[in-house]
Amino acid sequence: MLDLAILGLLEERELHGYEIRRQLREGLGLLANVSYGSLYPALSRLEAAGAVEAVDPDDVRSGPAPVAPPTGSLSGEWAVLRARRRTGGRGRRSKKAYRITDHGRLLFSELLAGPSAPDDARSFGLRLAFARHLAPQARLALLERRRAQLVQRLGEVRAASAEGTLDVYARSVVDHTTEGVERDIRWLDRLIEAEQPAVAAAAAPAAAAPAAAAPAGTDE
Amino acid sequence: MLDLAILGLLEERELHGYEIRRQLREGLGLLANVSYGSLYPALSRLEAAGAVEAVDPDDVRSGPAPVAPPTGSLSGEWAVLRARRRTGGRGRRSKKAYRITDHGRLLFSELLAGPSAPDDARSFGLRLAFARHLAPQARLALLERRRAQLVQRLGEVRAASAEGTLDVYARSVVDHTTEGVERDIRWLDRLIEAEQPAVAAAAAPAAAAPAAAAPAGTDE
DNA sequence: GTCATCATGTAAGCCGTTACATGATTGC
DNA sequence: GCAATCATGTAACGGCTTACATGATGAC
Repeated sequence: MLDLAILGLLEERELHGYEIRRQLREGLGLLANVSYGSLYPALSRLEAAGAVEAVDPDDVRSGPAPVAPPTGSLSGEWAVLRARRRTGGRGRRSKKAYRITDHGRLLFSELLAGPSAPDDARSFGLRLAFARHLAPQARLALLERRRAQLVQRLGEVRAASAEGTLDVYARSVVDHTTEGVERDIRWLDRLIEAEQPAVAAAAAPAAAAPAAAAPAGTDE
Repeated sequence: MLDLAILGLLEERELHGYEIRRQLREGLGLLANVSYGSLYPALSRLEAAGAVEAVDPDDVRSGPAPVAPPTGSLSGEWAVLRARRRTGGRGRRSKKAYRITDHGRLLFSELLAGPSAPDDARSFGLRLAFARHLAPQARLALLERRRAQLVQRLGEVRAASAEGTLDVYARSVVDHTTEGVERDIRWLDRLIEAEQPAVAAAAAPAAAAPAAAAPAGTDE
């Protein structure tokens, strides 16, 4: 889930770890409080997997990959890093910005479209926040999958509510939860409805489009 | 959190692991999907800590603790268990019911009153569901602590919303989240208001109580 | 020169999961 | 007897947290 968030943010622009955390806590409220203890290892993992690459934060927008060839040895990499810092006299920060790679973009779209934990609202919220990177049908599928989950959950929580042996407090919790789920479903219904034009446009690309829908093309 | 849920359920009545899971998934919708892989170890831990004790599920309501003295050896315990199963001819199930102990009740109230993860809605929901076991002031404190958290979160998410650089989908997520938090705060306000009589009654026990409040006494 | 902040990282641990293994009870 | 369900457990692992350690930069 963190990987998804990181890649999503890096789709926008290059960032270093510290800023990624800022974006996460301030940009969208979701996934606030990600700790460095999970963020930096995640970045390392993604870099090792070739999904992101470190770029020099000072001359951003240089060539595709001016990095030194990997030595394979950890201490070697360390030395390279320290050397790079020292080179250039001054101006070098300790910052280490990351840029997403083509492979990273592929990974991102897989994560975005892939199955989410059935339980987690955050996971869905995150995907939806990046939904502009999805094709219209995939977006619709995401929304409807979530809706189905919520409907099922509503059934369960309603059954619980019917049990009857709850005191005031437990009842209040159950009722509030139920209403929350219903509210979420209504929200999804609105979103699903709003998707219809885009899906229709994608289905009939040659037909005369009434221009009511935003272009929402193939998205990259 | 699991410990809290288990102890809370065992405050009601003796249960074995399998049924605890049922209660969790059906009773209150919260904490559904707890897996056995965490449930049984949790029960073992609680038993080792003396918070719960195993009772014979067939003759429930026997003496306080008719268990055999512990041998200290694991395989020994195993043998005892198997022997117990075999004894009595038939009727012995493989079930292993648990009963909460005095120490367990103490632990429960500590967990219930203690600090919760600042983030987690589930943690709060669980506590509130068991709030009848709290003294009126503690209950109020729980509600107001949660309210303060939500107010803070609302501020953060509002700030995020004001940023402005969000596309339709991210915006929808942020707005929906914001409304959800506002809704939660209103809910808490209602609950807090509903607590006033009980707190007043607890504060002035000798005064003429107008009987509008439920007894909600010192609760054990 | 020192303090706050920015910035990166490691280590240990918590809390839960999935997958697996096993056995008892009940209905047919 | 055999299958479905009830019931208990173990092993391996995943993801994230807290706490700690370190260093660079900029303001005063």
